Amino acid sequence: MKFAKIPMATINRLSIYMRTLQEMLEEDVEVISSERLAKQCGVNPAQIRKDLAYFGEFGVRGVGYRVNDLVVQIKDILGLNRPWNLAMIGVGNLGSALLRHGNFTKHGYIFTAAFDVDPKKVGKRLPNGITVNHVDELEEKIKEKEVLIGLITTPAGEAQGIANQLVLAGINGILNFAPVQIQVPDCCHVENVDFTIKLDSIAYHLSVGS
Amino acid sequence: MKFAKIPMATINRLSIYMRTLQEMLEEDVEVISSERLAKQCGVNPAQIRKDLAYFGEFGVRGVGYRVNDLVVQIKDILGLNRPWNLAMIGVGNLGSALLRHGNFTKHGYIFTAAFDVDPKKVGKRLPNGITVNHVDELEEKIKEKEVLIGLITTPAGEAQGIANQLVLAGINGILNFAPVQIQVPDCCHVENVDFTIKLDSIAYHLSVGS
DNA sequence: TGTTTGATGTGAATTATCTCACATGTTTGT
DNA sequence: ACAAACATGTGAGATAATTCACATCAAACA
Ligand SMILES: NC(=O)c1ccc[n+]([C@@H]2O[C@H](COP(=O)([O-])OP(=O)(O)OC[C@H]3O[C@@H](n4cnc5c(N)ncnc54)[C@H](O)[C@@H]3O)[C@@H](O)[C@H]2O)c1
Ligand SMILES: NC(=O)c1ccc[n+]([C@@H]2O[C@H](COP(=O)([O-])OP(=O)(O)OC[C@H]3O[C@@H](n4cnc5c(N)ncnc54)[C@H](O)[C@@H]3O)[C@@H](O)[C@H]2O)c1
Repeated sequence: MKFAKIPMATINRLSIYMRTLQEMLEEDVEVISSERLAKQCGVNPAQIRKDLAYFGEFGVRGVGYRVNDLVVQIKDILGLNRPWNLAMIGVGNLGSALLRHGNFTKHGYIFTAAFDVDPKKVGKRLPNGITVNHVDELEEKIKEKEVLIGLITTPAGEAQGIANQLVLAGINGILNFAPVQIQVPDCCHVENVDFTIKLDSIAYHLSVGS
Repeated sequence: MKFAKIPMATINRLSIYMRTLQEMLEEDVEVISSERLAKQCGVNPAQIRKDLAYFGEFGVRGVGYRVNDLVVQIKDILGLNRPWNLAMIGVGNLGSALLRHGNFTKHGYIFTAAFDVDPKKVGKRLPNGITVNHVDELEEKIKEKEVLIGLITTPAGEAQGIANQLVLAGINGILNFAPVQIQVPDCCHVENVDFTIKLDSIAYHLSVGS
């Protein structure tokens, strides 16, 4: 291990490794080789070893990796050894589905605030116990609840404005579901989820026939 | 332009360019330079020119690109000059939200079939007019309705099984929302949508503080 | 204790992707 | 008709990411 710039792709793969390892834990697998893990994750074994080598030596030569240890290590690397408070902005179709979804909590992501502008939604109590606030209260509530990551599920036209407000409120991690490229200062990290791009990619592959 | 292998990243960016160009069209922008488009999309101008150059010469030197033409060209490249029939497998929380979402149709993706195993859901008529079928009828209905792409929104444990059935039914494009790596033959192209990975990536960036 | 087996960790080679820099062609203005 | 301004298209160079190949160490076993 040496100090080097970590490829973005490595970080994403670490998530996948962790997910797969957690499944294995439930099946009482104690030790795993990079080869087996690689097959399961659909990557090259050397890739896994190299990804991990950016951060340390976690395996035992001739043996493999202890599944449990590796999960702990990867969580440490990714910063998942602590809870992360989330805020949802836009409690519509998609926002509600996400709020209802239990998987986030399981991974340490906790919805602690939700915002909308629709009077029919503001004040409503959600299944997970939180109450929908008006967007006007965004900054106040986000600071009060120590939210660190904002999820944007408003219509596309509103997304940039919401992003601006989030940044002002001190947020520097945004997961954006609206199909627009939002612009933020460097201090803020944005990830986009855009299903249509993925569909376009499938359409392309089917069209060129490979 | 010459014949070369197209980077996957190029295909994904073409989607983004197209989306941005379509917005511009609505604001009556007729011509755009790679520089302006690049800024809007958050990429390097040369990148855009190179991406397009894989497929032809679409611009006018000294002028830029005609927005309308470029949209048409990119659609041609991606295979979006025709409708694509989709099937949704798993009409739960997320599946319903997607089915209700109008944006897909706007881009030429049409839900023509939906499947579930829950007796409470099978037979139900959805807002978009289609009726939920039992998964037992998967192959039959998919062939009948000429579905080309399958969206998996079942619980993770079911995803691989569903993928197998889809492949048997002749599908070779899958958009998988379940948080597992599904294995398919080479003829089938899979794209994964996993929000948790994106959250992990944000958590990492916030943790290392950059 | 020595040998064989097995799987990690990593430098080097390869492959993929991005960016630069400028020649090329277009338009505008004089 | 010519020059100046502009923006594309692209070869070459730089950078990044992946894969190979093997030295290295741990365990098992004779
Ligand atoms: N639903 C999907 O399956 C899906 C799929 C892909 C992308 N998206 C994107 O996700 C976003 C939301 O989609 P949806 O289907 O949930 O739409 P929706 O209309 O059901 O929900 C949007 C919600 O945002 C609220 N809102 C509007 N302006 C707001 C503001 N300024 N501040 C706070 N809240 C505001 C609305 O009141 C509404 O409740 C859209 O950008 C859409 O393109 C959705
Ligand atoms: N809801 C979210 O916001 C969200 C976010 C990220 C990922 N996901 C993933 O998406 C998937 C679905 O999530 P959800 O919240 O909609 O779950 P859900 O339980 O609400 O819906 C799952 C649906 O699949 C159906 N189903 C189960 N087995 C099936 C089978 N063999 N064939 C067909 N249908 C079957 C169930 O009857 C149910 O209707 C899960 O894998 C989940 O991890 C969901």
